[in-house]
Amino acid sequence: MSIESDIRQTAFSSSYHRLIVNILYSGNWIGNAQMRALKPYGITLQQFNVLRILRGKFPDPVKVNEITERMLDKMSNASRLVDKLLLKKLVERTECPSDRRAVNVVITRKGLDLLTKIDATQLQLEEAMQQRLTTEEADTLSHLLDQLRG
Amino acid sequence: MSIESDIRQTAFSSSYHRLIVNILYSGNWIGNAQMRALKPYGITLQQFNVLRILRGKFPDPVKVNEITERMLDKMSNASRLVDKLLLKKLVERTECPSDRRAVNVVITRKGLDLLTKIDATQLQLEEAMQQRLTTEEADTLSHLLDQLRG
DNA sequence: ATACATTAAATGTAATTACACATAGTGATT
DNA sequence: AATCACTATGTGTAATTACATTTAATGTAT
Repeated sequence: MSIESDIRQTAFSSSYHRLIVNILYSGNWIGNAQMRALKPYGITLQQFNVLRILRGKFPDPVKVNEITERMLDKMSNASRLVDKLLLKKLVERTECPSDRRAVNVVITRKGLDLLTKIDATQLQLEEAMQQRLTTEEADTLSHLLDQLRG
Repeated sequence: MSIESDIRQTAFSSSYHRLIVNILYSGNWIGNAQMRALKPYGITLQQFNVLRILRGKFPDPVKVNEITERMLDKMSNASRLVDKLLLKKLVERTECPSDRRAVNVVITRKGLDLLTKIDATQLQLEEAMQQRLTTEEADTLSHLLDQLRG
């Protein structure tokens, strides 16, 4: 399906205009698919994103600051996201000894186990993508997006 | 900048995984850029989206239902977005004579004028994109995104 | 006509987000 | 050590969003 038929727009003023709309639409499309996949596990996409950042560093801790910088959605409030994950016992928060302003966050065993379960559904999404794009096309797409952001 | 350095991820498990993250990140990136550009005009990205749909049909009315179907973010509540636009006198809402459940929405002259002003900033964004991607690359990118969504 | 499923829009609400601001710790300068 | 700029995190709040539910109108079958 072209972006034109997806949003029933007959024409765009330029290739760049179509691209802006297409990236926004595709971002929402993937985000919604992810949210639906995560819903049964009781976490939001942003929380999932934080957990994956923490897993990438496990067993080292990650400061809230660093989480913010690495979030896909920079506007998310990492401090409050960590609160939510703490309530679910998916992370632990400890004061950083070398800098008492900072807070160290570590994913718990429970958090790691949850991610392991979710990994399977993520693979399903990737397999669905494989039906539509070759690895080369996926790489081209990623590369063009990188180039666009400059 | 590659997506790896943007979010400081050293490696992805597959090209498809990198692509998922890249599309989400790029969607937020464009969305944030748009939001910043719209802020001086006092409307949100979703409201802007509704106004453009209405302009595309002007002077014909568009039903709330059709707005919902054409929104980039399907989760937005078109009914409440129209409320907000109504308060700013950017749209008019009238009962549909042929189906009294439905509501016809039309963009006002004030709404059209606002969009005209915003068009200039949109062109700036497109010009910035031209520095980074050729028209052919933009078209390839759009086409690959269409292909991915299937 | 009545009943019933379906559709369009609006609304209630809890959660989330955007953004400004507050708090507290650090490091450098005097 | 007192001051000041800066940094890291947390909080207040208004607006927005997600999602379920409600209200009202339509079409259809009996």
